Amino acid sequence: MGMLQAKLERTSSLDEEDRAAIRELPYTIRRFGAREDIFRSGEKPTYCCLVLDGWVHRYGTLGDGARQILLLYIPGDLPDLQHLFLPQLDHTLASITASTLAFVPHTALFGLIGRRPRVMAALWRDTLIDTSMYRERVMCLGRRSAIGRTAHFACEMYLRQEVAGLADDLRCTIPITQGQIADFLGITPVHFNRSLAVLRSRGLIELNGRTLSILEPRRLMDVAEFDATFLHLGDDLTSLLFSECRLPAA
Amino acid sequence: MGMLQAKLERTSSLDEEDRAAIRELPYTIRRFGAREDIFRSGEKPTYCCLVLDGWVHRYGTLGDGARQILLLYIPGDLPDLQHLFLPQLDHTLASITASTLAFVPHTALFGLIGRRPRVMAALWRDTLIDTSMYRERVMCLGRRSAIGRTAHFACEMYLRQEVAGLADDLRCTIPITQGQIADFLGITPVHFNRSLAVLRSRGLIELNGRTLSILEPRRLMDVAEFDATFLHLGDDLTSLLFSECRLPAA
DNA sequence: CGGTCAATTGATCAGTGTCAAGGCAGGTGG
DNA sequence: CCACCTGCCTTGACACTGATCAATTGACCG
Repeated sequence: MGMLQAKLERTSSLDEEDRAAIRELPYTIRRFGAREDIFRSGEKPTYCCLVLDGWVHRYGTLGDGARQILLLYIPGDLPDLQHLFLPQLDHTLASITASTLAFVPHTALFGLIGRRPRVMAALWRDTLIDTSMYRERVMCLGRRSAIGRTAHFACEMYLRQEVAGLADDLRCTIPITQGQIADFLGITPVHFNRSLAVLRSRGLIELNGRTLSILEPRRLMDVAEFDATFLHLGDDLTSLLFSECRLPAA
Repeated sequence: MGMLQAKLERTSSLDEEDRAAIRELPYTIRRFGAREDIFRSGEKPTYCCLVLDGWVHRYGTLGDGARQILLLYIPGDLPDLQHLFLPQLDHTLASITASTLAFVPHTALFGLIGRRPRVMAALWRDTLIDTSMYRERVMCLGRRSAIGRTAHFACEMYLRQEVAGLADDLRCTIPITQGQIADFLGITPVHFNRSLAVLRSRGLIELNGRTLSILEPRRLMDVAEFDATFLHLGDDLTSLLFSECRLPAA
């Protein structure tokens, strides 16, 4: 559970006892293949999971079969923490790539929440950052063009992975297909591919196989109208990691 | 604060001491005209507000001036409860119609959360229902057509108001302009008007002035692919109030 | 009685979806 | 080691949803 501690400390502050209590949480490890359901819509799980490895997603489907990926989760994320207090899943949680997850019983988390107010705040806060990410999805889907969404996706997934220590140097892994990305962005695979081609031809990004390279971060962020505050990383991180540090001046 | 107690008891259970503690919360009443900002993006409020009267919304804007309403709040809702643990607003909270709000200091809520675990759970749960509503927004904006969004809007706003005791008999008030609804649905006002015309011509709904009438609930819900579980009202309410009770059999 | 804002309708245009075909890469079996 | 297969990516042609621009009507209000 060191990963959980690290995750929470990225956005909240804990003391030594909090850390110890988190590290002592009981858990079970389970591995999933690609595209396996973890919890299905309507279930009432009694465990929360932590992504240790792989990408996980929550998705919904409409009658005509249209799929919408609601949120993508990368290692360190807690995809179903909310079901501590919202028992019934309203959508399905599934792996995208082969994944490893740690399952922590709700009972243990309730105990922790009762005993350690700071941990309660950190966990609550984590669920609220999730909410904030949904708000950003709404902005994307409601008002951004396909090209804007594509650029925003590149910024977001790179930054999230960099913060999690999984990426560096404006390069990262996007271990999912273009069709899945399109399901996330609310467009068709064909159109995603074309939007990508535009950004590529403008020299902003490159996506080869499963690796994404950001070639022109400043201009990419402009196209995306990317503002990282929705990740609530704290003022320091946000500006340092991405916008200021290694970017050519605007 | 009786309204807060009632709101929380719609989705969570409380005991008598919980209720008393909620009713004793300190608060200040403030009135707003139409379209006044309550908290602006970037602010760090020290009060949470409860909508007593009027409609309130949270919205974002992109560079080209495109507005997206993220969520609409009706009397009884807690639009900024999340800022207890997510200090910085990432969007603006504003009234739509003239509104009356009660402001409760964060300090009082922290005290309540520390002393009354059941109230903590109820409040946390309320923020999670917000999240669930955002997920439904994502499904709407990502995969529903303009007509589907329009139908979904009618179902959602009627049901929420009925549950809050503000509507009945398949008729309710929608006290906002078509332009504002369009900003919520991620389409243009002209196109919303046309979608509305389609639903009207099919005899599903009527929108005259500020009153919405649902003429064919069953068929409207089909068009909307409306599933109320995202409101997490508890099994009883959801099915009773809207789908079963007074609807002609499918 | 005019003025302003919202609702409505028409005409045209742009962005995105759909259908279809071809190419490329990685995996599997002979 | 090669041949095939299967997904995925890419590109083209065309259709359609929703956006834009513009004008008219209607309601409320000073």
